[in-house]
Amino acid sequence: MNQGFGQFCPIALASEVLTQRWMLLIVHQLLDGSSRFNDIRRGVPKISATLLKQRLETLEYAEIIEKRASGNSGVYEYFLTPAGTELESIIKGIGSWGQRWARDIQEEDLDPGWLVWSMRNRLNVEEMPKGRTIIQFEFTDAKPKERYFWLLVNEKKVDVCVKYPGNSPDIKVTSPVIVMAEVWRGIRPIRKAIADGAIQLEGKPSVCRAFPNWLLLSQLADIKRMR
Amino acid sequence: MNQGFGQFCPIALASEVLTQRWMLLIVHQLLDGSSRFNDIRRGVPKISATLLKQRLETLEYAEIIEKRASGNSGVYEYFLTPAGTELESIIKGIGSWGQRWARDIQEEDLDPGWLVWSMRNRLNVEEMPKGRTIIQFEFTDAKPKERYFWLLVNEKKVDVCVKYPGNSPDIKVTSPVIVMAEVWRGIRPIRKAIADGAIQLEGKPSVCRAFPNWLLLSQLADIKRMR
DNA sequence: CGGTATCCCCCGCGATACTG
DNA sequence: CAGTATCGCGGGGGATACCG
Repeated sequence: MNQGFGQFCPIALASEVLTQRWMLLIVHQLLDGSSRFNDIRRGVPKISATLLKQRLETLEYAEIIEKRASGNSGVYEYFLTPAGTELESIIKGIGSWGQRWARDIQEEDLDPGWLVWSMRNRLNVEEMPKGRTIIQFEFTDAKPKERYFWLLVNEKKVDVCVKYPGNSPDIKVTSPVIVMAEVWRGIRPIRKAIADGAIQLEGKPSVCRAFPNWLLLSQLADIKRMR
Repeated sequence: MNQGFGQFCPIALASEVLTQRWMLLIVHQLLDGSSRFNDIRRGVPKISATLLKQRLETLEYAEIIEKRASGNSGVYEYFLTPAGTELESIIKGIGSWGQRWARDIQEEDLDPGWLVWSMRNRLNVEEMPKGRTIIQFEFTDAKPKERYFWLLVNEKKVDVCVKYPGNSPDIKVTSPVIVMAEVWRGIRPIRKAIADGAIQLEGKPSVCRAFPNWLLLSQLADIKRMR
């Protein structure tokens, strides 16, 4: 059932693969630089491992990605083929369209883990202090297990922690998820949210002043929302 | 289940609507100028009426299309909103990608009715004789009910007939479906197919000579296939 | 022409547990 | 880390018949 639209229109043939559930999000992760199974998964946290594997196989069969052994320890990586790379403009187009016209964010979309993982790739490490910096996020309205996250920046490399990393943060950022989500999407200016008290910062004044410059926000944040 | 990917990434939000089964094909028909229910359906023949109505409602709710009464006799038309119009570049992109990289055509994709309906919109009426012209297609390997089609061109307007229109055709075009499909997609040059005998023409020599210029082929026919 | 109304099957997908 | 294995359900959607 899922396969085939009974016509040979190129849009239909492409849709067979591309419009399968989760497919665009997976390709997006690959375009964004993820290549390992669990990295892809962290960018698409609500997919099950089983289904992700299935989708990757479908993409491989469609020659959109290639699986390669990385080292010899059973570690694999997935890379886009030329056909896959050519999906970039389409995915970007859909992202832009979504930013402009898609429905508003609802409660059930607010996954704080995904938010923090997205920030990981868009941290302005050049502007950050040399040596190690720890940013703590506290989402006041999240479930206990999704309440705290830490971004560890070290030598321009960024890691996400879901457990207290053992060293006290340089800055603590506290807000409801929706506020950081809207900031991330470019709908809400971060400095205003801080001034409002919607986002609370705790740390050395110099660090708190610098913090808004550390977040580069979503790549789509500059695109004007139309609805 | 079908709704929601549990994240507020604009790609995910857009996907909720756009990657539903049939959705891109429906929007494509609207972009192509269809506005009435049964016209859309002829461009997406394998969808059921029930499902098409559901999809149109979803598109309306997402503010991608608008339904308007046409006249007052229970005739309705569907039009793209600005949000819908902005999908054009995405759909075109997917079409181009499909032409370049999607899988090859299989038996089950070969719907002759869809092929003829597609030709209707891409007939070079400027190059055709004044007055009425009737083109008959015979697909030698099609089921009895899908064996014959006629394109009636009159004063630069084109109609599709599935029954003998009562007047003898100016030209009869006979071939297997796959041959016309490949010609339509730009994979196979029409003049070569005629010279080979894969397509057989019957009619006045002057009409047979002119015929290859009448078909404009798919809009994507010029895009180079890569696999 | 432009839909409704049902009926029902099947399989996509989520959930959970387990493994080399 | 990168998957497998299994199970069960929900509902998407195909088929068919009917309607104003």
